[in-house]
Amino acid sequence: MTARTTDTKEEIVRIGKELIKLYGYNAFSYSDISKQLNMKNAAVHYHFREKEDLLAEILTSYINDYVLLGKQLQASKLTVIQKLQKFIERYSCLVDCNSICIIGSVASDYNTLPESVKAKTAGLIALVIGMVEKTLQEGKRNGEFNFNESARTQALLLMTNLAAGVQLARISGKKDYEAIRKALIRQLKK
Amino acid sequence: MTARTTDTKEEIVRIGKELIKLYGYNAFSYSDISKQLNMKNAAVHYHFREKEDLLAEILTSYINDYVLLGKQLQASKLTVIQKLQKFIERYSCLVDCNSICIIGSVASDYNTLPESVKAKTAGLIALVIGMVEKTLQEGKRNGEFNFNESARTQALLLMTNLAAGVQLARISGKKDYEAIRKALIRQLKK
DNA sequence: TATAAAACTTACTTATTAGTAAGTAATCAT
DNA sequence: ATGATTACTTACTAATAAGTAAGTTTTATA
Repeated sequence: MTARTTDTKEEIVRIGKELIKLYGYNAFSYSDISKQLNMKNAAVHYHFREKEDLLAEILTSYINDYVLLGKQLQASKLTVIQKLQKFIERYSCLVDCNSICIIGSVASDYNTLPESVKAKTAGLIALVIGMVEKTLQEGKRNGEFNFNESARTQALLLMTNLAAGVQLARISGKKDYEAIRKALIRQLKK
Repeated sequence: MTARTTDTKEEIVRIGKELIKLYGYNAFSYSDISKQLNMKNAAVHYHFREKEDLLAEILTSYINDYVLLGKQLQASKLTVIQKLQKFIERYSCLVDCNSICIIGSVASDYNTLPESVKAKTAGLIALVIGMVEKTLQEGKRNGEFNFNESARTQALLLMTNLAAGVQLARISGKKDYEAIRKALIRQLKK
């Protein structure tokens, strides 16, 4: 594999990841990607024959990202609260670049996604919720967190606050997102 | 205004409201609507010249729906908890028909919406959050609810739980949504 | 009942999109 | 050096979408 090929293919995925968070799967085109790379439409089709192939790769890339993040946090000496904050930080970045999270993006477009990727979509979401659940569980065990719901339910509450929080922030501003973020941390510590 | 016209125009809005919650604004077409009415494409354009005109009407219709709901709840003799449950009930219905809420739909598509409707979108969301906020405030005053955040923040938490809850439910099933719904009520009562 | 307005249909244009087939230029392996 | 592979471009096709103009039917009204 030549260096150039690898770069282009990776660039396509990188741009695709940006566009799906900015506009959603149905609202970006191969042309949007190829223009950013000063290439033609067909160049993108060379690397990913159908758009759903690109979507599958985007999802795989996010899965790898989150697996990596999980390992990094596990290997770190951060407190559980700090680990959770690292996770939440990602959502704060999304707000700053006018984007929503991949989970909210594919969830809100779910009924129009190609069948071939629906299982992978579910896998990504299960992975992320599972990560949060384990983090909350760990925090409860060592006394950093205090909550009454099951860790699973508490993870769902947190994830939905964040996912819809960044969606709302695009419309009503970052203040609302910040209020949500701060309340989340406060409530877990109590 | 003839009876027939009114019916068709109302039907277009009704179907548009269904489609925007099922697929999102960019993923339904005038053709989808006209087929359901056994009419031609152009018939929809007769009633709403551009698609953004229809979107504006859809948003107006939702605003009216929520204003009406607010009045009905205010006029009722329900407890505040029951009023809130009436509101939450709407989200449970969405899950059952595989849809997401209008707020999540337009928020996740916000960057691709026509400029002409963005203000109205923000207005709808402000209206709904404001309604929830006032309901929570009322419940706190009369002792039905107990929470530490501001009513505004608590309303944001509740709304994001619901909005993203129905999005997740399409993928991971109704169980997760139900866990969220029950936890919401529990936490407010504590 | 004539007429005007309302509610359409027919038939079209323009734009965009996903996707493909064939060709070219560069690079790699033998 | 040569042949094969890689990474594209050129130049399409087919489908779908938004939107329009002109004509037709239906309905209401004077």
